[in-house]
Amino acid sequence: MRTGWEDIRTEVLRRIRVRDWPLGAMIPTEQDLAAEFGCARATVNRALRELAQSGVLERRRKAGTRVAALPVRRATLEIPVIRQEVEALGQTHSFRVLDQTIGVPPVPIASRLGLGPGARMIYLETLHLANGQPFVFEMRWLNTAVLPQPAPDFATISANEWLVAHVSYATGDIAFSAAAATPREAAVMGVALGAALFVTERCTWGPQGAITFVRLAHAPGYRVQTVV
Amino acid sequence: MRTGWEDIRTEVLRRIRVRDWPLGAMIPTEQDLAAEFGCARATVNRALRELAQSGVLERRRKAGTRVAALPVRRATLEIPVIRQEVEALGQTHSFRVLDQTIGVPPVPIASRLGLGPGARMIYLETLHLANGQPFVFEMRWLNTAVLPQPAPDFATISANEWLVAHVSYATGDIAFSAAAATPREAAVMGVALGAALFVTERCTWGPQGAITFVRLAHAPGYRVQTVV
DNA sequence: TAGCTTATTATGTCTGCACATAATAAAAAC
DNA sequence: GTTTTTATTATGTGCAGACATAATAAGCTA
Repeated sequence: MRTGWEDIRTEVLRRIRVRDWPLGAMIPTEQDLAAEFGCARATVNRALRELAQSGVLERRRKAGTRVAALPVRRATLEIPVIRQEVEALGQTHSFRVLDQTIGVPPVPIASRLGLGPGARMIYLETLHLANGQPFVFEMRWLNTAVLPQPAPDFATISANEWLVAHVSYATGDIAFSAAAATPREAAVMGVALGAALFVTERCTWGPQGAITFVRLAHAPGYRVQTVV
Repeated sequence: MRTGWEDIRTEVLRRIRVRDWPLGAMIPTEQDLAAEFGCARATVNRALRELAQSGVLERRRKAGTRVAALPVRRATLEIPVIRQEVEALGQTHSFRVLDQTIGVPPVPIASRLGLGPGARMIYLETLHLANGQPFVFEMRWLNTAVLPQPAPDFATISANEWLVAHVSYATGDIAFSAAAATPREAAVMGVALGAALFVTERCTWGPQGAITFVRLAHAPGYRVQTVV
């Protein structure tokens, strides 16, 4: 049985856990470890690189490698398309477009997307249902300037999926928070005014600039969980 | 200027964005790409491996590499220690232990940690303050069976940090949700009853079993954001 | 002593080659 | 025609060597 990079990763992790190598301490160089494990430096490198990426180690050229002093945990979340999310629960997904207009977005949203204050965008309000029950209330601003033409009928295909299929692979950031249900949200989703809703906000940029801002207000009981 | 693996990753991503390589389509083999870019196969491999890890590509031996059909976005969050989080905002962190007892945890918590119904645990209630204002209300159950002895005075050092420094590097899962403030939370944090709070729940396991369950109720306005 | 320049060194990355592994396609056996 | 066996092939991982890069330490100068 050879020692692969995963074995080395495991062994390094073990030594850290057992405090063979305490928090904040330097660990041997790649060369030394390679000699100890009887493998190439590249193999050790692969193992240590992965550990650094997950926040367990801190590496700097010439300075060497040390065990992270205050290990910042890194968690990975999966953000699926809403339809998939509903269907994964064994329920049926449907949606209704409640509003579709063209107008100027609120300043905070425009500035977050890096757009001027006069930019005109499509505003879209969609209610997603799971087995007919309100699941997510979606408020979306779309940048007409960068959308592929022709734009579809959003009553037929969810903006969510159309974007994934036609704009695709853009960068973006996601933020999670909690908010009290506004009167509109309460009415649309059938919850009490002020109910605690889980809110997801996403900004998406493509090669040509900001594409969309979306705010999702999830029905009570919604949870986001890390992948194990 | 040489072509490094990051250049290749960028170029591959570009081709996917531009739909040179459509969603779900196969892309050339590592060998072909290496020939095209004029580099070693290992370099291409490094680039494609990273893209597969972030969910953009799907790879299978012999079958080849394809662009993910339903791009499940993967986002990475950083979960720092609370003190770090407060100090990163330029504020001063302090905390008060409100309760410390020994008892049997509620069944849902015990079962989530994989413990029997009779397990005795330390229960700890801590209020974290930022510049003297309530920041997080922490409810924590600690498994006495696996804690390193001696346990410290949790009024002096936050359980959060002591665990990181003394138990360290365990696996765990994290869940986010929104909840209405309970009477106790409302009183402790000085918010209205039923206010929308952002809730983080974490289970942590070590080599010898479940270590701790913690529920953090964050003050209104709290956001979790992905690292860009 | 302070400030600048010059080794030194650990990690970062690349190359070219090799073999392992898993999944598919083709061939053979029934 | 169906099942089993045997290539074939793309990715996964390994090795040894090389050079690049960045940060530190040592040495030198003013």
